[in-house]
Amino acid sequence: MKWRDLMCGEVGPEHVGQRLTLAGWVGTRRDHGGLVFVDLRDASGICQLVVNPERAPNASEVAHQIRNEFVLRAEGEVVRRAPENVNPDLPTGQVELQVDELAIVSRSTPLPFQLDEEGVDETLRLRYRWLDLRRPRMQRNLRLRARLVATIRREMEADGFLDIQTPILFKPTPEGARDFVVPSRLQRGRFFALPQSPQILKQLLVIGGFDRYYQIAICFRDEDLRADRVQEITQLDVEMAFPDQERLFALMERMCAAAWRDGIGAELETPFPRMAHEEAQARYGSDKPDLRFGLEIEDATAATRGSEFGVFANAAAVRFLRVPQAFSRAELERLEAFAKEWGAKGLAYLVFAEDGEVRSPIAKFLSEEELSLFRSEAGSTVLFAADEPAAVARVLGALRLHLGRQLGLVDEEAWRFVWITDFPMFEWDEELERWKAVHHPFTRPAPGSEGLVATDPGAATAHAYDLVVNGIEIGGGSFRIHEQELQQQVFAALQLSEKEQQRKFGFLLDALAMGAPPHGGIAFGIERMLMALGREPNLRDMIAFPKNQAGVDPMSGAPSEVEEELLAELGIELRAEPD
RNA sequence: GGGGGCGUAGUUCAGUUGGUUAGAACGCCGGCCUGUCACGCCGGAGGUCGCGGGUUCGAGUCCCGUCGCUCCCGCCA
Repeated sequence: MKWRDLMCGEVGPEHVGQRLTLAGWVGTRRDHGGLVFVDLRDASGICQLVVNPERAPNASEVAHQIRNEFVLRAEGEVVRRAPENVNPDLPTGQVELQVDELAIVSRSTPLPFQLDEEGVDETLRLRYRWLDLRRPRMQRNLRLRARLVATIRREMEADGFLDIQTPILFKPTPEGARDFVVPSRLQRGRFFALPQSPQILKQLLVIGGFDRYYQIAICFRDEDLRADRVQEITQLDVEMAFPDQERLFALMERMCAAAWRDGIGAELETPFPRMAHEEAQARYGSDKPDLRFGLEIEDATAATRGSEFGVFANAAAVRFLRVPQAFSRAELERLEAFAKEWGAKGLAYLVFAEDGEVRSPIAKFLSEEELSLFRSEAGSTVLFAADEPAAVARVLGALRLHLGRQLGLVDEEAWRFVWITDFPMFEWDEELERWKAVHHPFTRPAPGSEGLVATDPGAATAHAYDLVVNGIEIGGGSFRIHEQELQQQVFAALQLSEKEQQRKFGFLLDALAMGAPPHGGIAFGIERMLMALGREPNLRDMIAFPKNQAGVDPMSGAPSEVEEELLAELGIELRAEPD
């Protein structure tokens, strides 16, 4: 039996007079007692069925029984609608199918939620994901996803990159995020880890002579979740031998331009601008600045060295935001509470009221020189942060984003890409009291910074870069270390003993000693790209079957307990959790 | 690990100062309806107010605890 001749959304005036069979879901039914109208829906769209009891008494009998989300097969004649019955909101609204035969192919119980309802609880959507997936939004998102991956593959292949798969069961890498661990039955008491990224493996592929590698790789990180973070992500992983940064950036810009064109029909301007990490921190208080609006951070550290206001005079950094709004007392209190959540001790301010008056608890401490620096037009507020530079950046960066959104300064139509470059190699981990790699331990120091790794790690710059769009970090990469000795120096700076180096990364060090070419690459988060492309705030909506924030799949119930026999084979014994 | 928000019908929500029988819309069930497209009209069913404890003559409402979801901080080389 033929299920259908055409997709529902494809039926048009050119089919008038033809006999067609359509199949799909009942979107809505409008049962007039005599006439019954059905919006028949499939992946392509909607076509209206009309069942007339005079024309098709049997079909009419069936039509009265149908309910939402039943699957139907309808046979009939495509007819042009009378002018007054045309539905201009429906692409197929000029025609309809006059039904002669109607069959219920599959029934549906009443649904746990309506498909056209907004704001449905996410747990419910995830539990009945097969229904949620029928909604236009998820249809759009997953089609966008498929298109993005297709574009990426096409572009990478065109550039001569080779798709090579790397293992899902690999060695635990305790340097990074928490590993998902898989027990080995054959090697009792030992464990695999799911890869956090194919980082080392892709380096070994290039060392192995595949000088242009890419992969759409699934990566696992057992860390707490967020709206933009899940435990299993997909990334475009890229690595090349004898890398040239200009060449790599250009390739990735072309790939992004193609993805935005194919995905949403947007034309991107290339090349993308670049900004050093330090500048991004200073001007935007972030390493992933949202450039869709101004509201840049300004510096007053030098100007306030001798200030009578002690907080300014003694702070390592004094910076401020000039906000185009004269805030009320209550608003300022809310902003101060916000700033404190981000670690500010307080929030000094100068309000330049509409009437020209200056309202500020600190104005009386400020000299004429200071005031003239801060003076802004009537109807604005200057907000200050004074602290260590990193803390100032964090507070003002958060305030900037908050105010940018609140005051509607963000250009919602814009695509503002920016490469962030010149990251530091290391940052000091207060808790562990040692240096940590900002990017990862295989990142190459920038030319001129090689010597600092051993002598002054905090001053070393990395040959690393991120790609940011509209404040979303969609990609990041680096040039890698290809010399065994330099790699050992970096490990040493991270306080890995030679023994640990050998145990954890001995195979990489061996490889670096056997003709490793210079190499480097980049990785893009597919879901992050999709969030940006689809302007979706929640990464889970870009995934077909995501887990919730607790790491549980509400549909299947995973993760689940396993049979005790299986655990015994693996040599695993469950113990009650200690209090 | 910490902080904010939420939890009332299948769903989305309302519920006053603690007060008598907890409401609406959509969905569902039944009836009527031949040009609707969020069809319309009439009628009906449907509730452990997340769970446990407390205060009170009386708790959806106040207090304590707990669970779940969500957003954020920590964490995420």
